[in-house]
Amino acid sequence: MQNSEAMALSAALLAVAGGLTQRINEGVIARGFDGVRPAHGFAFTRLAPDGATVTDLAVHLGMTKQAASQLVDELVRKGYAERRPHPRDARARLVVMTERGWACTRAAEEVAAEAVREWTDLLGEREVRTLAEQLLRIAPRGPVRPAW
Amino acid sequence: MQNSEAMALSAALLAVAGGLTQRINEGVIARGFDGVRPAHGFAFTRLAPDGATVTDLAVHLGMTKQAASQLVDELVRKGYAERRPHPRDARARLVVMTERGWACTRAAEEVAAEAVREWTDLLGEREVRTLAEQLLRIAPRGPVRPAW
DNA sequence: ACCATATAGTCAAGCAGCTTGACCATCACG
DNA sequence: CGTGATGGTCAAGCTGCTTGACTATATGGT
Repeated sequence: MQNSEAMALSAALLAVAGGLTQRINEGVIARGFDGVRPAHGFAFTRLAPDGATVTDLAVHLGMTKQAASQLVDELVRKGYAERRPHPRDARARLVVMTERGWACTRAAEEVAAEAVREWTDLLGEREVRTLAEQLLRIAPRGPVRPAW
Repeated sequence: MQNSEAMALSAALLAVAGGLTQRINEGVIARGFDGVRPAHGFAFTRLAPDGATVTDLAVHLGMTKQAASQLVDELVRKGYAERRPHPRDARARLVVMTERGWACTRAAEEVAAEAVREWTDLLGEREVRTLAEQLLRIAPRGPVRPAW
């Protein structure tokens, strides 16, 4: 395969990913969850289902724990999460989602499902399913810097 | 298709895209092009092959023209691009890539091709080709905010 | 030919989100 | 039980973006 084909694939991949990110973010905001950024969604995926510490979040999001702590401040201030004492470590705090946080993630799921449905219209359900399988197989393991 | 499947697909897509972005950036830096950011790569794709104005770049990158102008300042300072007078509009300036800029894009192509080759090892060439075709078909048209 | 408006670009100031550095409280282990 | 490691926060600074204001040139109606 030629370099130019690799670039076309890469460009398409990044365009689809960027468009999806943008669309989910806008859709969630349109459903009344204002002030959310894509990074919050990535945080939610780590917070669910059992909560996480600030350090966990920092690793997951590929940022310093100070930045993660500031992000949690923001989530708490906006009512999406809260800090609870950690059951087994008095130094740590367990960050958990509030009901509003859960509602926000459900909204994000709905918007994502809507986008995927359009892809199904274009490609067919079978193709979308294989697309998902292939992406899962080539997805890097471990914490990936979300980069948005 | 259920919402959870849509989220799995979305997460995989974003993980692959984030990993690819990170990898290309690191690979390009490792080849001696220091100080480049992913946004520069997106700028390069618009600059090639005939150059572009600052306003073109701003639309392409989904940012204000002031930000695009600052980005061009940076590219010029680092030797990747230069400003030339626009042939048909005395207000505008044509931003074109230098030889170093071209070398940098070739390096990015090599790194991307390397990543795609690994996907081919995992999925097979035929599957990667259909993956590319499917992504091209669902890629949003027009300027997409790169989001990194 | 002229003027009104639109467009290309820059300068300047401000801000959001991240970083680095320093620090305290608590844990884990010799 | 003390010593280094770990979880978290505070404070300051930086980078890349934004908004606002401005100049120079182009465009189009009269």
